[in-house]
Amino acid sequence: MVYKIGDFANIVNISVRTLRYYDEIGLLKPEIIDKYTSYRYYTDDNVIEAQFITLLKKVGFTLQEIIDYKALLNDFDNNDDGVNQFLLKKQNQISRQMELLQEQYDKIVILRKKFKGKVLTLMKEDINDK
Amino acid sequence: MVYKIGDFANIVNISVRTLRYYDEIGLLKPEIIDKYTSYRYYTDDNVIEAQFITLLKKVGFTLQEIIDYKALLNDFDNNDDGVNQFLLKKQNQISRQMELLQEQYDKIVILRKKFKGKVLTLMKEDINDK
DNA sequence: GTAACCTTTACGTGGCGTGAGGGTGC
DNA sequence: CGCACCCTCACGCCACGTAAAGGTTA
Repeated sequence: MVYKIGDFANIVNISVRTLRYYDEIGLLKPEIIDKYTSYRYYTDDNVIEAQFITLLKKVGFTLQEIIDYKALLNDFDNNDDGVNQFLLKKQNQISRQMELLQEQYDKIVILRKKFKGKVLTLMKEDINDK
Repeated sequence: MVYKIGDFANIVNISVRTLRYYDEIGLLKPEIIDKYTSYRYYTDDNVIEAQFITLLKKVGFTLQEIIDYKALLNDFDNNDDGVNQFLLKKQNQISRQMELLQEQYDKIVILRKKFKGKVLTLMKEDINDK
């Protein structure tokens, strides 16, 4: 089966605009492009690709990282170490982000506690806390 | 004391480019602007303002939210409820972000566990997990 | 005069959304 | 023929970084 971009968009639950963007950056290219009309036609293999991309996005990868990831898979033909390191690196990045968010959360809780109706006083106190 | 933008940048630890941007969007306007040369001159009051902005940024507010926050302070002249709700709303947003990050973390840990050298098999399994 | 500042203008980042203006499939 | 679809620009968002080309200060 081949699908026009609108149908494909519904199947993989990715907007048409996003699919065109993925084509543009080389992340997900339709298997067939009509030379004369420039219409994009997607296949069932493209469906698998799209769903894998969606999975990696949910895990927190950027589009560029997904492109790199795919290159990694092709270059070494199932290079276990490489792939594992790739995932581990992202895991560590997420850990760091969680720490930062926790810091923000703690700070805002403190701010709310200190806040007892003295906004201006509060401002000056907290500024010096750095 | 008045400071030229470069000196002010060092004092408040905000880049010159960022200060010009803050001026542009109306977040932090230098108290004096030379009509002929367009040079920006900052005061000690601006230092306090800048440090308060830095504080709110660390807590996770966007620049637009900080602008809104300042308007809130002016409009109601220390409106306790408004300010508290503002902080609480951001606190809830951060909670939600933490949940999302935790989900990402869990997913990537599972991915790494499942990964035992069968990349392609793994791909197909996980796609169906949604 | 010259070094070290300052100015505006404008393009780049990521991941698309949202039109505008026009061709294509059925 | 009509209507829903498709196409390529191209600007907008956010929070600035990074030049470019030129004026100002000490």
